[in-house]
Amino acid sequence: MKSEIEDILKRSQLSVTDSRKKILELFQKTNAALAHADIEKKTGEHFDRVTIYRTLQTFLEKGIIHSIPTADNSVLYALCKDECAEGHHHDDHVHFICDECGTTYCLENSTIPEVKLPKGFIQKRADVVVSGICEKCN
Amino acid sequence: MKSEIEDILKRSQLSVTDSRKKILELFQKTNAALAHADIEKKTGEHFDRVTIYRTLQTFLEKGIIHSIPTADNSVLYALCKDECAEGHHHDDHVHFICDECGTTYCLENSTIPEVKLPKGFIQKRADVVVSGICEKCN
DNA sequence: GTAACTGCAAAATATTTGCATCCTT
DNA sequence: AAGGATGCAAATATTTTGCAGTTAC
Repeated sequence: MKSEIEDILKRSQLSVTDSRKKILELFQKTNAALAHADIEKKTGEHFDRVTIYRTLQTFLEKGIIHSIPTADNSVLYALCKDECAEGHHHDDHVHFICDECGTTYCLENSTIPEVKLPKGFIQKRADVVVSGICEKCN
Repeated sequence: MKSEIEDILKRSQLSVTDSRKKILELFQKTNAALAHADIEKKTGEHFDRVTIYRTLQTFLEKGIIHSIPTADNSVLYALCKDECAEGHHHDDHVHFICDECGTTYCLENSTIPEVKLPKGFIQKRADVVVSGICEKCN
């Protein structure tokens, strides 16, 4: 538990600090995508806005979290799985946003299907965001 | 040309004003997705920031444009095709962002493939954003 | 003429930066 | 002890709101 969180930080050569631990812990507990505001409210403790910005930025760079494109263009972040490495990023799972409760899930088991592109276009990455009703609200 | 733009506005019961015409014209000419800042710069004339915000908002509500989720969470808008109606929106095409030139395309002919979801999840809409190299930069 | 639209000013939010202090290693 | 991380203050940037003047119909 606690050691897993510290492992993630150490693996990324980051010092283990309170805010980083608590924010990572929140991501793990929630198991859903979070916005900056969510993190500010739900960590239990109060961390400075700026610290949260910087922590998220650092996590992004280290490939610990990834950002999720949303239809309403708000900024969401979610934990990456182990395959994610600094630099190139394997974010090949589907994101699901519930219209009812607003929760955003990473559906690790739904892989992104092939998309046929016009000729001349070369695909490097693909993001899929599905919206609808989640299992809880169903 | 000019009359087509006015038609779009009239069909949506909007008054035909200079800013609306010029912004629509820009979308038509560009044939790609635009950010707020692009519109501010490229309309030729100077329109107030606020006017642009409100115009985009209005166009969104009327289904004239749609917003595009991007990986870096910036806000992009693009013209909708005719099927788009106020309220429910048929945004079932693939978006493509070129890593080289940054242009965002709506690939009207690439339809969104089926995604298998875990049970309990019901799909209403899906957005697919592919990134890579576009035909021009290839 | 009336309702809708625009532009300006200003408020409210969101994000970034600089720096002194504190914490991790 | 040294380098990195945090928190505060403040600078920027972004988006929203109110209102008076203007324009479309």
